[in-house]
Amino acid sequence: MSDAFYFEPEKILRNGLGRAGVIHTPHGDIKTPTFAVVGTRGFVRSMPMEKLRELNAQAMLSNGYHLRRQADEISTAGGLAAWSGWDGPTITDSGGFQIMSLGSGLGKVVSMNKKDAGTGRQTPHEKRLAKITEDGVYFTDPWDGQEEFMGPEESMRVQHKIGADIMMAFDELTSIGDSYEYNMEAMERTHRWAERCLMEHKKLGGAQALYGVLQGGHYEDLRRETAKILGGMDFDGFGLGGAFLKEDLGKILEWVAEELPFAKPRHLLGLSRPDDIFVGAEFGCDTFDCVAPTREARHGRIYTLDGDVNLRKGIWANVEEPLDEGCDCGTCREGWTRGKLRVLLKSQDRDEKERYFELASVHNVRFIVRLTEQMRESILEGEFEGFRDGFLKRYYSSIAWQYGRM
RNA sequence: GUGAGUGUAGCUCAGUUGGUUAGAGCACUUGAUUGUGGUCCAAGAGGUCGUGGGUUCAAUUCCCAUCACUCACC
Repeated sequence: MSDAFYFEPEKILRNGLGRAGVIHTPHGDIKTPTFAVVGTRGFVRSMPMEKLRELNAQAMLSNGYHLRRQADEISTAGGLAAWSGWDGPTITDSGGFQIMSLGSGLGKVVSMNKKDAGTGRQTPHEKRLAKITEDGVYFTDPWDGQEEFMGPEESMRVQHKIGADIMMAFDELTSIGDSYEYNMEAMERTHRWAERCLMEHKKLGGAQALYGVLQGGHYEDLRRETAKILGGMDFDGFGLGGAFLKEDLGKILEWVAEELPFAKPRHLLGLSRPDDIFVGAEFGCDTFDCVAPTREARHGRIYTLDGDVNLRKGIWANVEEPLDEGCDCGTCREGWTRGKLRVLLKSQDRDEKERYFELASVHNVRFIVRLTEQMRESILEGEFEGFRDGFLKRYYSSIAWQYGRM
């Protein structure tokens, strides 16, 4: 769409699909692969902006759904970068996913666990709070009960006002338990919505890039078809969406990588577990985002090279060991130990808990950002597979779950 | 010293007109968390109901004594 935005592959893996590169945006370069931090409402939960810069985050992903009512304010302020204080590259999600999540009765829509595939943890379509039509989605805001509508055009207008460097097309995601027929229906609707997003985007103009979002469930023909069709449209890049079973992720990403235009960037939506990111990078995903590093940090889970530790567990009381030996995050450099951080986690004092949230979030986000930095280096140096195998073996060996199996 | 009140889970307390395995919140333990409305969600463990007697088929509950604490008054 714009000369200000383009992807420059630097080094390609032996499989011809994975790569390291640079995404050039109006607000700076994104060296890939990388993890984009999630700042849904324009800031990362529990994390001051200076901490975010300090841990070397390269891009922030916000959400068109959550910011829809502030879009004018953001526009007036000069766009998301100026408004949020994060002056680097920014991404917005369309809001489609969030509306569908509400539509599931606030239940689980995205899961990588087979046992969630049944109807038990999913709200039947007819009972959902969001009603999907050809025009778009009618939904009820669960907080104030207001009835609203969002379709491709509405999402584009909101995202244009927010003004992130990269926008996502309005898509309809499906759940693991959805049938082949429903997946096809949703995918075809997503294609029609994609065309409308592109039209509205052209009408609105500007220097923002727009990614088309792929659905298709775990069905090879649907995934390849949507990759071909959306890949043939005038998008600047692609978002890879949907609910993935862990065991299917690699296959699905390989199928779409074989069909999509190589020289356009791809964002894997919503994943950040080390094994998932390695699989993503192997099959051509350039950017990632996920709420897990910060959410899990708040819930006590701390990432380490030897697997995660849960600071809620009593065994960490008074243990004066570093969170993760050799970690370069701000929290570890300040000398916080598992025992000392646990005291804040367990504290009933509001300020101490907030302090814990920040310290733990800094650590986990830095852990994932650093992992993608090292992944990039390994690709550039032609040592991706070795780095991957070594990292995953160490990370998962001390835990019951093994690489490739959950 | 006198009068009154309170003793039930680690903590704060419900409850029982006497009746199966005595509850809640918090804390604790374990699990969960993947395109975030923040202290979330799920499960679990934990009690000789202050102590000793009495009445009763049956007492945490009623009665007596006793201990501890609290308050008030001398």
